[in-house]
Amino acid sequence: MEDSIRAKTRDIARTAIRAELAQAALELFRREGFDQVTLNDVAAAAGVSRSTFLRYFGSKEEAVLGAMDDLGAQAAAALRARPADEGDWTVLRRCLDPFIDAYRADPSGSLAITRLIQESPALRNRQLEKQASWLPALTRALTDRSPRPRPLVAPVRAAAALDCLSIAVTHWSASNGEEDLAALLDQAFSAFTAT
Amino acid sequence: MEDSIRAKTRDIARTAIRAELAQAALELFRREGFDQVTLNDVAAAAGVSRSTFLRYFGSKEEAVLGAMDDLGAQAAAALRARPADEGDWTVLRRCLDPFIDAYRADPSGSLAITRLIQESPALRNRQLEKQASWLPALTRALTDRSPRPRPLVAPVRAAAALDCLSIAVTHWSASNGEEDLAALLDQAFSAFTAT
DNA sequence: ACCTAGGTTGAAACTCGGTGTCAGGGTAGC
DNA sequence: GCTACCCTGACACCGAGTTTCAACCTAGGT
Repeated sequence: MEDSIRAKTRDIARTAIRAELAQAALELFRREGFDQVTLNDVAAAAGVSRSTFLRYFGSKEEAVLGAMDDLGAQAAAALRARPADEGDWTVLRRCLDPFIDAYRADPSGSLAITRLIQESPALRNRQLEKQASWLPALTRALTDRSPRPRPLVAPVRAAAALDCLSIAVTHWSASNGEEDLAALLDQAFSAFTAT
Repeated sequence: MEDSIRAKTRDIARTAIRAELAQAALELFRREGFDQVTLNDVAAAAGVSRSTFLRYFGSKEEAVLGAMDDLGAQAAAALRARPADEGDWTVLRRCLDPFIDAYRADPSGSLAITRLIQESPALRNRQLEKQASWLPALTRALTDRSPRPRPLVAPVRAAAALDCLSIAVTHWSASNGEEDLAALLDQAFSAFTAT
């Protein structure tokens, strides 16, 4: 707070480097496969040492999934921003719009990353872990909307919403990105609202 | 099939050893914490070499989670055994009964294992992975019941059902096993059937 | 009783991901 | 120019998991 000028310029530089490293890592992963590439390989390709790479991304997987951290927080914020009279499913569906936007902003890049994730068990698992880590915040945000919440309902619905996202994305990727992700997500949510 | 006598006695011996190793591993994990125990430790405690331990369980986590593999298959089988006129949510709820039974068969042991899993990130993630691996079979079984299934609905509902299980178990463990797991699971499912 | 084949075991070497430490170097503020 | 800070790379280290190999046991056939 006090020394904000220096701190901020540092942060800007850091995120720029992060993006550059992630870019180099992604290219290598897509070319040779995530599991085939070692930390040494990716560090060398990015022009830094293994230590430095691991300082920017705590793990190999984080170079691929790091961009999603922000989206989880965005979703929770979006959830809290919804009008108070909306039903849970509507709120949950809408709070996933940041994801839709992110995929729409770069469809081919998103498709490549999605494929990468689906093809590597390690990445798939980290993805699961990451989504699970979003649940507490979503659950809290959802609970705070309800005057007298029933205990297990909010966490279950939040988890189910994220399942919809995963499954919609999976099908979207299976269609080579040709189907509309928002429509798929709506279809997925219809599992709860229709018979 | 043809040389079944030898093969079967071998299998019986193997599963017996597996159970013994798992028992020893569990005790050690509970005493010292999963992450603190190395493969060498657990192998020594079980009286075998590290190689042998890893031959019985492909990973450290599998010594804790191995018993659940069976339950996933049981759930899919139970799902297929339900009458054709039951609704999806009823079918899914009922196909989780094998889990309830397993927890009821040994509440204190189940509680200890559940705590172990919740306290170790590595175990939590493997658990997520395992549950995700059950989804295809459940989805197929559910799809096969429907004459004209809508594409994304079955996988979403199957995933949501497993979420109910996880969340119910979490709350059950938070109550020190005092609340009734079946009732908690019903409550969780009510997130889909009630408003 | 010998011998052979299958299967199990433990030892050891190896790869790789991830952590921690440390010394050197660049840079901004004094 | 000096100092304090931070970034970097080198290195050592640990633990998980894979692979290879030699020793061994055991059952079956001769």
